[in-house]
Amino acid sequence: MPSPRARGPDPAAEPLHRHALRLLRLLRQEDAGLGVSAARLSALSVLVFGGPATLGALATAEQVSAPTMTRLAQTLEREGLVRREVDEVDARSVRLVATPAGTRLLHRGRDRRLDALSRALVSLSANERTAIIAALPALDQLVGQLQRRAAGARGDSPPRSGRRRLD
Amino acid sequence: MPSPRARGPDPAAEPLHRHALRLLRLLRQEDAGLGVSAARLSALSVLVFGGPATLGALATAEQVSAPTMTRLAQTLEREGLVRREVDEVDARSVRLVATPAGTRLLHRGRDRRLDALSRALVSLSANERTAIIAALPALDQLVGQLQRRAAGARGDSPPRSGRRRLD
DNA sequence: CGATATAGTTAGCTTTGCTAAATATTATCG
DNA sequence: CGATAATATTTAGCAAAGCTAACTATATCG
Repeated sequence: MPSPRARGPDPAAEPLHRHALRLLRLLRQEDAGLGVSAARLSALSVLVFGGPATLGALATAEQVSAPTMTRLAQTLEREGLVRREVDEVDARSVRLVATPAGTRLLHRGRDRRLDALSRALVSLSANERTAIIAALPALDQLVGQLQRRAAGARGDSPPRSGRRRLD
Repeated sequence: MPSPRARGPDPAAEPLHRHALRLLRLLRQEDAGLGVSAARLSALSVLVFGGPATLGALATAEQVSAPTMTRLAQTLEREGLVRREVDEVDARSVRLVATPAGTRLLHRGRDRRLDALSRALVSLSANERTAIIAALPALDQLVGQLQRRAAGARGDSPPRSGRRRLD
């Protein structure tokens, strides 16, 4: 019999984690042949979907060190996917902006992923699709919670105003 | 007005993709300080949760080249997290098996992720939690669909019997 | 048996990751 | 205001992880 007061993790946590892992692992295959490495593609996606960002903010969002992001940005710039501007209020900061070519490339890749995901979605039963759609707002909330806890653990002060957070 | 017959991707695809990305990005932070790189940890997880596998199968599962997986396996072996056996029916094949130490390490890391996820889950409303739990079987189906399509596109023959597929 | 295919490794290169130290700019303190 | 500290990025240098091409060993096929 199960031991009383086992107090393990929430039973929904494990399947949710496992399904999310496998889902992204499979969708990642769609990025092949895009001509940009995973590291650069991921950084570019933050710029395209999150708007311009400084090198430091991008490094934090991507969970890499500052020198690593410096180099990724240099390569992206050389490839014409990103443009850099010096921040007007703080001349130490470098703002990165996705170029039209960068934005197009990223949308191409994203569309491939979403097409693959869509084809799988339409093969589900109506009930299954409904269940997934019904869970989307809850997933959003869940990610928001995790985000706040992670930011809190890092000692960030909550953004009172100013620019929108990246990730 | 929206153009008729736009026929873009399923509207659920984009939020699902976005939430899954952010969820795993945040949970990934929990792996810090585990003392094993992301590449080796991921390969090890396939062995721990999927059972023993050959180098080739592992390379396919992890979407890396054979030489890369050879080297990851050598490092994992040096660290005592994995053990190698020569396949009895095919002497070319190398079977990798997670050691008890490898299994313990991986469970430690996995537990950290699931604990973080659980803490976020319990902060949700009852309705939100219910919605997520109700979507889990559908997510499982969805991933299964993607899996089959990916395997089909690779030209794999469907497994009639024999050992269970890895990923 | 000989040719062909498969599984893994070796060699050698590029990219990505890190820390430590340097540079430039901004903020703070007396 | 000037010295000092803090912040943002870069440079240097190294290790790990990624690749392709070429090699070895074993299986399979005709």
